[in-house]
Amino acid sequence: MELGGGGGGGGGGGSGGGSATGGPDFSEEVGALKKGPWTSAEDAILVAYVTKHGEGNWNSVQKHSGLFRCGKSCRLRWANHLRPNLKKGAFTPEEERMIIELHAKLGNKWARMAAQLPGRTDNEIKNYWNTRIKRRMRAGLPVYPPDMQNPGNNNNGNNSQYNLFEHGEMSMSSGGESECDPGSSPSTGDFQSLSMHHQMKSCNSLAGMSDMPLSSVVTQSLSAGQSISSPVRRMKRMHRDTQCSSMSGGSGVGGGGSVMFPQLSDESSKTMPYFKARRSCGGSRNSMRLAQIAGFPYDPDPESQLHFEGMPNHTSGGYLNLPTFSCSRPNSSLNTELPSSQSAESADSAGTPRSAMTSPYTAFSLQHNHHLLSSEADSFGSNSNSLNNNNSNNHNHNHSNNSGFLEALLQEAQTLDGRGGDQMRSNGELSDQLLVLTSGNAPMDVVSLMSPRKSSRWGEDSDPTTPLEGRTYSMFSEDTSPNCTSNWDDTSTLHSPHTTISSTLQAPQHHHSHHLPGLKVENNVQQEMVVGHYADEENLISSLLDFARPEATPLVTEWYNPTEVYSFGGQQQCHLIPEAIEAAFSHHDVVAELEHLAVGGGGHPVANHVWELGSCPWNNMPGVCQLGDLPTDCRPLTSLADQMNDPCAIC
DNA sequence: AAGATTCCCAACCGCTCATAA
DNA sequence: ATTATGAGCGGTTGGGAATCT
Repeated sequence: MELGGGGGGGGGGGSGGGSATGGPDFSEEVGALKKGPWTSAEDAILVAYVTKHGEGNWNSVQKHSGLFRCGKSCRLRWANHLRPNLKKGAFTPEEERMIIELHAKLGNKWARMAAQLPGRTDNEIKNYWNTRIKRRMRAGLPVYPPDMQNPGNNNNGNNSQYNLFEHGEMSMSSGGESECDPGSSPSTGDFQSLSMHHQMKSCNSLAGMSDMPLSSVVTQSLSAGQSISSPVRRMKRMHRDTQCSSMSGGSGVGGGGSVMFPQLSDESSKTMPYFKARRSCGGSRNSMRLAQIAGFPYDPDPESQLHFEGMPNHTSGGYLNLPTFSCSRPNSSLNTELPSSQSAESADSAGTPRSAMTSPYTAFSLQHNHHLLSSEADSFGSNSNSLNNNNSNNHNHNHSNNSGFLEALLQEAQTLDGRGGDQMRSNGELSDQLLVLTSGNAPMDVVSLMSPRKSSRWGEDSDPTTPLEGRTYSMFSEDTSPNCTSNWDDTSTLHSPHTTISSTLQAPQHHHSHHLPGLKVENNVQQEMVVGHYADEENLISSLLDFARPEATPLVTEWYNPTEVYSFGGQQQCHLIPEAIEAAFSHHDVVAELEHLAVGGGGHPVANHVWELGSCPWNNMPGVCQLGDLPTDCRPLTSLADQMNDPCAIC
């Protein structure tokens, strides 16, 4: 709340682009424009110039005033510091309140918000908001105060809660109604806090990002084309801000201002500093809800939804694909091997972009699907098999350096897959959990976790010069859209394999197709969370092991319980959503579950668990999952839509 | 007291949009 | 219709000050 007023900052402040303060500035020597903090002399010149000529035509300022500043810089300086009637100092409580309200209404429209706050600048408001968010998230508090989160306060459908979600902020309103279960669902605020808690905790074991909350991770994407910008600095910042911050990640040089996650159709929150999500492909409002619940903005772009037109019922089933913790090691060679139809840019016939599967990283998965219709399960299974058969090419390409540990995991997965898969199928259910471990080879840039990239489409912004070309390291994605994936690269001093761990919880939902007649796929949300990078195989393994550390994250044991319902579009079952999400957010839970299954699954309802063994993308897979080796029950990783259309989608 | 961490904010970057040429 | 330019926006970065350990 307190806008720092006193706090540090102030003063000279940094300079963006880097060249400014500190070292010698050769800009003037070479005729370039000066950067960095403005001096009082420069201010005086600018003020004099603007006083005389008025605002506007900023480029001429540099030409005629003698300032070695670009017009942009002049305008910014004037607007933020020199223009009259600027209000300085901390925001008043009224202003704070107004900012919150405006943000609930407008999202990150700082300029528009500033227009409502005389004397305040967009930059000021933006900084205030980001600071506030960071602080509140860290404290586990909802972003919006409770009295603003009551949907009842706003019956126009644009209530704070809604906007909160829609803005992709992590905060969930406390006490707000759940869309799916207005009566019984726990307060989203509770969930938020809980989720935040777990997010933070769940990051504890991540190498190099010890305290990075999911909120940070989630936001980040790594665009293939991003360039590396001051890794050291980023590392520093990462260490500095990992705790919770960095909802905005460094875009780095190439990315600048990247908005990788979508633009909400709503005016609000085109870009979210914390939870940005790529355009969702998903389905109905419930998808959005889920995304929102999970802290992502949702773009009800009809186009996206159309992707599912004509999809078989089973593809939809109203799955809820909850966070996917993907452990990936990008394999630079893989991408080129994908058939064109499976290229990063492509989507399947249903328009479902490939996330985990097209991404070369998917390795194996543990799926957790409850309440899947038998027909769905059948289709799913058969499809999986076909996919298996078609998957070998890519698969074979990727199992050269697998570690024994991974191999063991995979073998175990196969074993479990064989057991649980049949059972599950017979039960008319599919996998309960999906843990996707993907692997590839990419340089590592833990710091860039903080850097969302403006890659609106799968494969977009690919930079052939980067090792990450065409790859998406999914952190979160809605549905299976590649658009929904997040990337992060490795620009740290280490050039190492990049590893993420993903798990997808798929939960059925009630069909809510009334929003889109003919829409077969609804409520399909898949989110992936990048958990970490690992410099090498050993680190990967140790990281995996870290997940099991008791101190890492409290274990949520019931999140996969088939007796509990994760139905998000339906009536009463959705009360478990927060738990499910929370659990899904917890890597530890997933790992614990893995371990549990590995040792026989005693004590847990593992009957519906199906271990997914994916071979295609995993760069370092042993022969476990080679062509013909895949168990018949081997399931595709991502959405059914993907699985149906991507011959290589299986793993 | 010193180092580490966090807070804060000025300034930059890249992008988009509007308008003019 | 296309291109160039200006203006503005939102996200990101960097560094000093404050705070913590």
